[in-house]
Amino acid sequence: VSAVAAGQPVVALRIGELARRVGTTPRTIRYYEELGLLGASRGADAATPREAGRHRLYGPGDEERLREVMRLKDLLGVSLDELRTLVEAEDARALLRDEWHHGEPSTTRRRTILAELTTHLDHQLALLRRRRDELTKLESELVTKHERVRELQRELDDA
Amino acid sequence: VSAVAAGQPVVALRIGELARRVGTTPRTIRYYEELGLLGASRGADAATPREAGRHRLYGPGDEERLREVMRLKDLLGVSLDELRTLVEAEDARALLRDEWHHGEPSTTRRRTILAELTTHLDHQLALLRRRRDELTKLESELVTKHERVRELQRELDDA
DNA sequence: TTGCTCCTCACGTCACGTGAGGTGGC
DNA sequence: TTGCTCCTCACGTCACGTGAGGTGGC
Repeated sequence: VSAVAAGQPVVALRIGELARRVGTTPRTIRYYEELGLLGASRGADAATPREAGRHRLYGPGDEERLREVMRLKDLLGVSLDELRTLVEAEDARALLRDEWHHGEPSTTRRRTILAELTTHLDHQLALLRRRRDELTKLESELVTKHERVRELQRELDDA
Repeated sequence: VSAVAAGQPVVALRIGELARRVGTTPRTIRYYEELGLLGASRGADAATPREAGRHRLYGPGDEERLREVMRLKDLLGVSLDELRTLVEAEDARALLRDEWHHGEPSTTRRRTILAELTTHLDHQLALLRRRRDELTKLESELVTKHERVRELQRELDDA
């Protein structure tokens, strides 16, 4: 298994630079890693796991993963424990995608894979839509108030 | 000042019942009160502040306030300190409304009040819209994925 | 009076923030 | 070699959760 095959840190970021790019802190990244929310970080070799005490290195895939985790946490407002459930489902989805493309699944197996993907996506969408509806409702309340103020301003201008 | 004029606990809720109705816990309500996010709770008299150690009582206004605070915290994902800033602005807005309706503000003063209301509402709306846009973007990404899965399902059905 | 809920400490937990003291090198 | 960033403890903080022990009464 070469470093290229393992693939990750072709452009390698250190933890401070990664944190700056995604808008968080090294402490948070280390904490998420400790909880297993991100894959284990790589070491200097880039193909083998990091030895304790050595610098962590991150590739584009790690950055994308971290952004996704932070976005879900921020937008859905879930605990890190719930977040782990979500990203585990994401990982399962990625495995299914992999089997679809690189395996030779039977037609029956293909149907099963698609059904599972659909279930997962429906679940995520339901969570998102509920939140979006709540936000939209609050927003329309504010817009109504805003319009009332505008109306009063016009009345003053007319007098 | 009669209990009716002070107005609050006409239908008086105790903390457990209030918590159940709005979907939180007594501990959280006490904590918010301690931070000054809610007005000080009333006592048995309902017109005078609660004496230490006595039961808290809450009226419909308290319930509405608590719901609003929880909604802002949940949807905007802000800290309780930022939340305090937001609700203080809300309170200032309520005072301006009161002056508008029950005072005798001059036309110049009326214009100033409206301008301040507009500034506040614009600020809230900007926060909300950014969040809603992020949610909508994530949602459309999921919808795209969902459609791709549907497409693959149709291909399987046709074969 | 008996339960049930309430009260006030006060310690525990989650998700990090913030140094202390030391090592490493994209 | 000198800085700068990184490392690992480890304690602090925010926003509550969770008993302990006791009092109150929509």
